[in-house]
Amino acid sequence: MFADFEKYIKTQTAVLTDDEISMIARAATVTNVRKKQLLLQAGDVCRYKIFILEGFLRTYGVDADGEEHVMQFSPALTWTTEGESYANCIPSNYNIEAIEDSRLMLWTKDTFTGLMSNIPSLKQYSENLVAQNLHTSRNRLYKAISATAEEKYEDFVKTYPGILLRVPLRMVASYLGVSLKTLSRIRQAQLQR
Amino acid sequence: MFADFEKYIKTQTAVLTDDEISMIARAATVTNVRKKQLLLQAGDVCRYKIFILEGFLRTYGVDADGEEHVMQFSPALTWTTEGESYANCIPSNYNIEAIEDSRLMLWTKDTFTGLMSNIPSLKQYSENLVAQNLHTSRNRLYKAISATAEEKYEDFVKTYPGILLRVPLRMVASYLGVSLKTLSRIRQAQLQR
DNA sequence: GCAAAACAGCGTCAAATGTCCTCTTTCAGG
DNA sequence: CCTGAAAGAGGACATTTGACGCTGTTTTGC
Repeated sequence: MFADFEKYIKTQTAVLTDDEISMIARAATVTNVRKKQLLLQAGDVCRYKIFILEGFLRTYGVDADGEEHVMQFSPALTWTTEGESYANCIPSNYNIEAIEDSRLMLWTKDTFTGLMSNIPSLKQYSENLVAQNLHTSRNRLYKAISATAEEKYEDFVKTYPGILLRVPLRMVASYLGVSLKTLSRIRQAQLQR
Repeated sequence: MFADFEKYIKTQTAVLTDDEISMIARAATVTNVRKKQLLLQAGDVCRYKIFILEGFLRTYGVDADGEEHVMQFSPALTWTTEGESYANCIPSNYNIEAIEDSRLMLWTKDTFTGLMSNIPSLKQYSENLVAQNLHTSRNRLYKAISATAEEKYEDFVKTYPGILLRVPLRMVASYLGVSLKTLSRIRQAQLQR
């Protein structure tokens, strides 16, 4: 049932034993969600750490004009949560939504904290994930303030070649911080070459 | 000598005892740097965690056109480092420069790691800093992809009221990801009101 | 199946932003 | 006291981007 999870975790870290990974997996709740279903609604407190077994999620905010802005795409075999809300038990600014039918593993904060205190290696792995998230976020921020729309698009295509084919272009535009019009102009221009 | 450091840390965390804080402080090297002096040059490995006792630093990248892009301002009584380079001992993409004469505390990675293994509370505090950095970075990223230039400027003024008076506007523009011209238009328009 | 919604390309126009330039002021170094 | 560099305002012009409306196609829900 958790074979994918266990296999994936082993590729990510050498510090966890098979038994530990199995214990972590057994503590999770598995749920299936349908496309368009919300896993976290802005204003609510994020109660879970999520691991995606199958499917595809997105994290996005909605501004005062009702515009959506995609913060993150979360494909299968990745972790996600809304860290600020989860860590501090405060209302989230972001929504998490399934953009494909998905199968997820969920851990409540209590459960996950308990696991970490019993399994020091999990704590270490978890810290590594936070640190990596920070580096990813900073590098994306750097692109956001320094690159042209076209450079951001090319960077996206290079970094996440698979995503482009699975999500609507308007979400890609939103992720890049440009209008759909701009994105389609860029794509048009690249076709001409 | 470290009175400011010790006092500040006590306001930040309750988990460290006076003795522990003092031990951390004594493990640091204090250096004075002059305005415009580089603490880290892109391409080098970042060897230190830095705490700023007095002065002001900035972290910035330089793109292929030679343009500078400010990732971060670091005023007195804050921590800074280039986390990706520091953690993985890889060449840094960013420079860290003093923009005022500054007095700094430095810890090498060996020293700091040693402190953390002797003082579990320091590890905890340090993890909190990483997590907070991540939230700050994500929130800034959200602004970068969702807000207009004027909203970003107003947000900056509200969030860091002190910085505006101490750094050249071109660095603020660079931090916001807009040209100096755009920033000066925004400021001009606001004066008219 | 069928109607409605979502998606994405395109044209037009207006607004936002950038580049290049000049001019003035300030300030640090000799 | 002089001088050159840095800072920043602002004009002129070009480019980029966005908003809006329209269209045809695909997908979705019933």
